Amino acid sequence: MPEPIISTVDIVLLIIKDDRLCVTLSKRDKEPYVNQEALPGGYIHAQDDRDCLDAAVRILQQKTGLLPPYLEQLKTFAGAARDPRGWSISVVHFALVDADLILSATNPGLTIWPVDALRRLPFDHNEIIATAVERIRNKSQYSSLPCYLAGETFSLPRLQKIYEACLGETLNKVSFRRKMDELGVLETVAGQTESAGAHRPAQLYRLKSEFKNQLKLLVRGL
Amino acid sequence: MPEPIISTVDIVLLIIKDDRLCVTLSKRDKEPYVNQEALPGGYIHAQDDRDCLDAAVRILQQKTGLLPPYLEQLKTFAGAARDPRGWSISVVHFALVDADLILSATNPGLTIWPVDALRRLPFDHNEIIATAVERIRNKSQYSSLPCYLAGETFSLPRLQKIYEACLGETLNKVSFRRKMDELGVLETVAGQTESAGAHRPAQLYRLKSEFKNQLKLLVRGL
DNA sequence: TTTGTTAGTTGCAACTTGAAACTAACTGGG
DNA sequence: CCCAGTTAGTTTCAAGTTGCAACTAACAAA
Repeated sequence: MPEPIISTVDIVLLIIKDDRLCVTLSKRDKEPYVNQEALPGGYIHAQDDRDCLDAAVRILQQKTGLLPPYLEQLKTFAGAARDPRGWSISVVHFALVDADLILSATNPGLTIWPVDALRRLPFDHNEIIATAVERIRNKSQYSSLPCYLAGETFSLPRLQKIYEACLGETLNKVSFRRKMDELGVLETVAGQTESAGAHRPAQLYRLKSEFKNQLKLLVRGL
Repeated sequence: MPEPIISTVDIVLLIIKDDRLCVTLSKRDKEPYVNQEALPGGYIHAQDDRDCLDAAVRILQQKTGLLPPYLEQLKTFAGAARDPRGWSISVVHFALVDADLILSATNPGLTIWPVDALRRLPFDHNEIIATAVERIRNKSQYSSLPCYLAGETFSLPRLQKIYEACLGETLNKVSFRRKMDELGVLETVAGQTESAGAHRPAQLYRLKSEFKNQLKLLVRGL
């Protein structure tokens, strides 16, 4: 028989800070775990559509003021052990955003932590973040996903650092550039370069507009 | 403010029949769409744990009598348009099983349809099945996933047909065998061969026991 | 024993990859 | 003004991977 259930949405908001993959946490304003830092989340409303993507956008807007350039459903977590109040269900999403957008926005109570040096968090949020990181790692191997962590324009050396932070390993410069060329999601920003010191400046790139909201995959397969 | 919600689980049960990827539907015993064929589904109970995997196992058992060798959460579908009764949420799973298990089980009211020639189904079930097929296709490119469609023992030519049905394209025989070797999830069944006519019989293989419940990935990456 | 059919292997040319060594473009100090 | 230091970007090439064609292997049936 059906039992009515309180359903929530949580969001793993990921950014790159100091060349490391980081998660953004917000201070809880309600019990349980009030004032502790946890994944931003909230209740699902009956008007939320698009498989809870609407709810995720609304909650992210509320808690961070951001409209992320990339948002994807991650997995639904449910069970009796995850919340001290009893059985619960949460449709978890992950969002990618340029770190500068967070730092420049007015974000009281938001904090940023490297995903590989996280302390014990409330609920099953450590497990959720681990799942999100696994997904990012996986997709970073063969898609343009990490581009959404890079902001409007960026150099290839910077993008390579971002890929490396996502994958947790260093990449070959030549191979990386070949693959990016093959993916075909980038275009040069005419005449623009990134000068940052006493050395050759780097060419700036941006995502082609047709890929602004769509991942490009590059699968080698069997 | 929280609103209590009726939550369900639906299951996309996939098999290979006549070298084609097929979905198993069951006749609905309740309104709406009573007596129409749709994905097997049911309500989530408060004792269901493991992120609704328990619910999926229970419902699959009820509707098909099967305990599938592979079961994975696919995606959560939610919104106002998917059910005539109003806003609803469903945590959808997909299961892979050897076709023989379905045909041999006593399964009143179960029917099997090729995923690429499906008529209009109730709710958003066409969209759900399309999402499942996309996921299978994706994972078949670089993992041992299709092995779960093959039963206990199988020949490499048969497994190749299964991969081809999942991917929707033919594969090179030598490359396929090299990749399977590289994946390392198979072992020969000593002395056993599959004879099926006037020709050389094929060596039989099975999944190594350590991979019975775990996908092996083979990613070439950037 | 020959023929047809499917299983499984070998050889090879074309392509992909990764490391090292190269050239390019800038700043700042002598 | 030029040289050293630093990072950007390209070239070269050897090693590895892939996909096709042609091969050999094992069976049944005629």
